Amino acid sequence: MDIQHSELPIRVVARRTGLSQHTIRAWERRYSALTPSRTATNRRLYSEMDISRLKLLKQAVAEGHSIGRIAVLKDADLITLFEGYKTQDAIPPSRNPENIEDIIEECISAAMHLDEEELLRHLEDASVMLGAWTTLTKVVGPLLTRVGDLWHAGELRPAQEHMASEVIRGYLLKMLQSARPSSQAPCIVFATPAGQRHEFGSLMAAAAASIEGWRAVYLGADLPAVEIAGALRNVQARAVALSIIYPPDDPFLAEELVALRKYLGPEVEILAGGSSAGAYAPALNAVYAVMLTDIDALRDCLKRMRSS
Amino acid sequence: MDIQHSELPIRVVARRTGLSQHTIRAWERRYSALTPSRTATNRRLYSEMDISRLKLLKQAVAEGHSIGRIAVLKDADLITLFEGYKTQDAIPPSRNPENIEDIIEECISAAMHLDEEELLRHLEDASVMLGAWTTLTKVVGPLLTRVGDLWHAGELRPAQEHMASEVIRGYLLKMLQSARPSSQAPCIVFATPAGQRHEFGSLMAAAAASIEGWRAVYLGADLPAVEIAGALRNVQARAVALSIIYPPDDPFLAEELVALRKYLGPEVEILAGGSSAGAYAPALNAVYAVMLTDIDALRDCLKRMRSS
DNA sequence: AACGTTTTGTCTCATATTTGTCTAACGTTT
DNA sequence: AAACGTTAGACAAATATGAGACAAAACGTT
Repeated sequence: MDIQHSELPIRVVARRTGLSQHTIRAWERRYSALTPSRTATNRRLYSEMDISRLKLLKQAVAEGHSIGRIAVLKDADLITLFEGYKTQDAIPPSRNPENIEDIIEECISAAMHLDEEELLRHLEDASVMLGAWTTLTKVVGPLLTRVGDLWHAGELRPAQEHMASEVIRGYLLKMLQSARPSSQAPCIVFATPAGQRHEFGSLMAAAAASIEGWRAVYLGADLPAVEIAGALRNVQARAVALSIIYPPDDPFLAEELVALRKYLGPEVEILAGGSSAGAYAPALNAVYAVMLTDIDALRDCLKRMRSS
Repeated sequence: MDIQHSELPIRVVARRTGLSQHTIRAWERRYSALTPSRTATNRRLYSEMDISRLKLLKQAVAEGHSIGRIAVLKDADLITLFEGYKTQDAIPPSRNPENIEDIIEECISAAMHLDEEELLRHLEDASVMLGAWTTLTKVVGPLLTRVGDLWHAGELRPAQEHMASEVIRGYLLKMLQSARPSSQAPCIVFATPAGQRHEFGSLMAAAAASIEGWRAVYLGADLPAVEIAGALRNVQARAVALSIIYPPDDPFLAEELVALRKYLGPEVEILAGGSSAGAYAPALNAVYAVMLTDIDALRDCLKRMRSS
């Protein structure tokens, strides 16, 4: 097994460990926490083992150990800090998919094998290689679509679809929760109106907004207008984004929209996206909602709102 | 056993014991209650034993003993202080129950304010202070119950309940996904049978298993028996844990269980937990399922299976 | 009851260490 | 040229330390 292949630059390591490059270098410089190999031109190259060591160190620090004391410990000793379980883990095999299509196929393949770990790793690798935004729009979105298609076609078993959904949901929630909006970041609420149950569009949009530096409050699915409006007041949000997936002919949705606008007043922007949003264009126009065709439109809209 | 490694700074000790740093230092200075080791730069380093001694002292003080008198006692003598009082209850009170109540209330308050960040912070603080297992069983579980109660009582708006659920779900998924099971860790599948929709019990159980060092495959809710069985074969799991929350009189569930046992063969353990599991006791017995009353029972069961 | 004394948790202050982050100047890669 | 990585050094925030002070409570004596 060639471990050589999986030697990674510091940028990747920072993404995958959640530590800053500064911190990683400081730990090396000050405590000799690890000694990555170097290229001929003196750049650091980290192995998978280095990465898992850094993750261990990070976890130990999170539990209150001081980095200066534990940096000298061997991996095995670090593991014993966490009460003994979790023995050495094998180096995950890492293939390197060339393009985005391949990444998605790798993810599908991981889902087929019910391998949560591998699926998650592909997603994280993607966000290293492509950045958060591209991963979200070009990988996670298409992946969800593809999973749905395969499921409907019967090529993906329900168990596989469920498991993939949960991993992706976890990935998106982590994205959302690890965002650190600055205190004066504008706030936007994401919700799905009453009667609407498909949450992923909304969750992806929320992740997108948090990438864009907004404070995104994600409320999930199936909420009546009163509730959404109450939440907006509560967090003093400047906008609300609704996800409208199906059905295209919900008679109550128009009423809900009117109610929402009434509760919110004219100041707050209502954004609407999702595959069925188009079907409600008249109702949306009636409440001065902005229709978003895709997630890039959301980004533009957020940028515009922010600069105004 | 090199416990010397797991020596913690005073900040952590203060959080875990609930004593202030001032107090801890005063007890050392005035009564030599304990003598933590020091770093080369004179900072205190406390061992786990020191921490439990401090907890004992705190408990003794809470029961009316004066610190100046008991500080000189050895740990063993401290324990005997409580034996006259309540033989059974001697240890549990040291786990500062009022503290945990407070944490939960803080979480509820964060949910009320729709402050995702704060809620997550409290959960993460808790897992530092209490460890993963205690956080799961004593904080997350009760918190979910409490959120449900408040919601039913109308004291928590649906939006607040939704948001809290999503944050907790993210926390649990992260717990699940950041676990690093060793390659030879046994595997267990978590699922909720067809017709059952409440997922949190199952998700918590999965998190618990991953804390215990198992490879936990979480499939989510509402899966038919064929699917669950297929997944088990796919990942070569040794056991499956089903969450049965409601309703207590689903006529199809018994059939599902029989089908599941048929698909799985006799080798695989079927575990069943959840508030309504008791209602299906006959059906569960018929398929040789193990009934788990709570999450501690799950832990015991996992340990037993692992050692066999 | 009134009083001094002791006990005990808390607080402040000056000082020192630890640690994450940042900058500047320079080299490498694309 | 722009993006990325490197070292060295600087900086600030968080964290600890010891000494001392203070006040409330507990206790003992009158």
